Amino acid sequence: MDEKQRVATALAKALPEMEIADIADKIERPKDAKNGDYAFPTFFLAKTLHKAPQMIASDLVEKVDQQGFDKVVVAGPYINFFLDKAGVGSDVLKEILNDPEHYGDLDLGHQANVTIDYSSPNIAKPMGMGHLRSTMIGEAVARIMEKVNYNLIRIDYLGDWGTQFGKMMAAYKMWGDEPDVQKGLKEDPIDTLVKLYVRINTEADEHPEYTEAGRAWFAKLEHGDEEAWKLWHWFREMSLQRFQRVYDMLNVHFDSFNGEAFSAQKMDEPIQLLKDKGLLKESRGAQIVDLDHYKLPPLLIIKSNGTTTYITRDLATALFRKRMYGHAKSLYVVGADQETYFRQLRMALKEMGFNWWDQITHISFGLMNLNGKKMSTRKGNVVSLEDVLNDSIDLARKQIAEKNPDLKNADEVAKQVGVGAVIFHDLKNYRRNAVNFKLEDVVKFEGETGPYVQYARARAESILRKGGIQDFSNVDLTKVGDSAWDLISFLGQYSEAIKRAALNYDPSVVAKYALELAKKFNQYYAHTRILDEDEGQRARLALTQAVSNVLKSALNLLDIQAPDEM
RNA sequence: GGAACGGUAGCUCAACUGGAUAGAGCAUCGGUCUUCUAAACCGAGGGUUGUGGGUUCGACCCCCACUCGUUCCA
Repeated sequence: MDEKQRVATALAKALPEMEIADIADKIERPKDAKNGDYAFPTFFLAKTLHKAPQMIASDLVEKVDQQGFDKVVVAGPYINFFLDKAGVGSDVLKEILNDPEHYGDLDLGHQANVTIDYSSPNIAKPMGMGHLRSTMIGEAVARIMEKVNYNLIRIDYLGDWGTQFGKMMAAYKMWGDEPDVQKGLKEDPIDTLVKLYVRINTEADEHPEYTEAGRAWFAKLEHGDEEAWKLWHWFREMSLQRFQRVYDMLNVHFDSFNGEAFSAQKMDEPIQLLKDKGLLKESRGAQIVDLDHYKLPPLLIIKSNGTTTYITRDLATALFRKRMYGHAKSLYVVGADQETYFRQLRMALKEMGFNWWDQITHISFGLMNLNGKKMSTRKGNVVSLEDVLNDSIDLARKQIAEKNPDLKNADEVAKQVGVGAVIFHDLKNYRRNAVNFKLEDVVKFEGETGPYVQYARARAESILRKGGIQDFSNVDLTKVGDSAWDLISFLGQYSEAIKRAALNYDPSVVAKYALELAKKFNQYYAHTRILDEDEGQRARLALTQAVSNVLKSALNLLDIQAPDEM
């Protein structure tokens, strides 16, 4: 950023009629390093100056202040700027080494509150691979937002309310005493409850009274019946314990688990508001909010049978969060199938007169398929998230046994690498792309993967252990040599990547940055002997330390651990 | 029927705001471990960016039409 300003300032002297900000706007970063570090295209001046861009470029370069650059040259219609490698390079390294934790920090948020709603599984069901997306995209976005100085409130909006729990209670009351059910509840309560739920649903075809019993139990729950509440509470606690196991593996922690049940108690307010504003319309016996003028389908608030829908709960949730947290942004990390719905929700809030409707952002992501089909608990084509994580950890353990058998904390590292591979695989692509689940892809450790990044850093750390210098404050950092420039220049672009990731709520920007940095380091490593005992050694070690720091920071933004050895 | 999102190498994906020869990984073929961890590095082949038009000095990117895929719409 600073460097770009420098280029713009240098150009400003040759272009007195242009605003410096407009000049900066035109400056770009060449893809090919041979075209310098920054470039200024002159096409847009051709019309006003009535000259060919090539001519403009060569005229302009004469007037550009070349002070502080390695060189400034004309390349056809472009002016290419080559930065002072030694000077800029040592500045970048110094900045990283001075405060590795905060390198790349930006202040976009000024500590404003941001709520982020993610993961949000349904209770009494196991977490499937499908939940990984919301959970990891949410966590990574939260970390990126913190990095640009927002204050994050992490909310796991549990699906803990609905008629299905009435059915589950009915099933439990009917069959809970059976010996194998008793046994199952001890060994794997969630799994057993799901089985009971499936059983009551299938048998309900022949026994309509089962459906009636489910409805009755849900009604009891709604009216605060003690036994129903106890059962509900028990389902919820067991589920949370089970979820926590996965969240611990993934290193994800929430500030609130207020879910649908919590919001279900607050539905009077939004309904009253909709009535007061005259937004409720009768249509086919139901109460709707008409959104035709937004080219959106109507929002169904009260069904023809008189019951409310999850929409009312979501409105109540939005009101509650605004009041409770005074957020500047309210983020929802939810699948792409809900896109229309979130548009409706935003417009409904707008209609209700809340000027903060546009603080709500749906961070949409492509759904995960299995063999081209939607994953669904009901249809039985789910892959257990915990199983995949454990598979990946086992594989990592085997690799370690093979490649680094003397590693001391092999178990811990296997966890970091195995889980890291799964997380990275989920985050490396643009979030809106749909993903087809393939275990062999998820647990791959070679090429563009999490372990690739971790490995690059582990190698760096290995060198640092051998190099034995901890304090680089007195090292002449200009001595790294020009061959390190590609790497250093890229280190300098970290905060640009973070900014783009934050503005687009897109962790894949950080993942790609980490991959690219790891790759550049691996290339450097393969061609330069860092520990050679010459005058540049200490500077090269400083560079190695800086790379390790930034890799660790980037991995941390993605919620991936960075082992020192692997 | 209406709407949203997508279509780039055999496969999975990049390409920042429209910019220089559309790039990676996997897979395939070939090379590199007595020297800082080969989970790595180097090289080769592989493309009418779904199709047709348009805007522009310049289009994977913007506009129009069509087409295929996914998803949403009591």
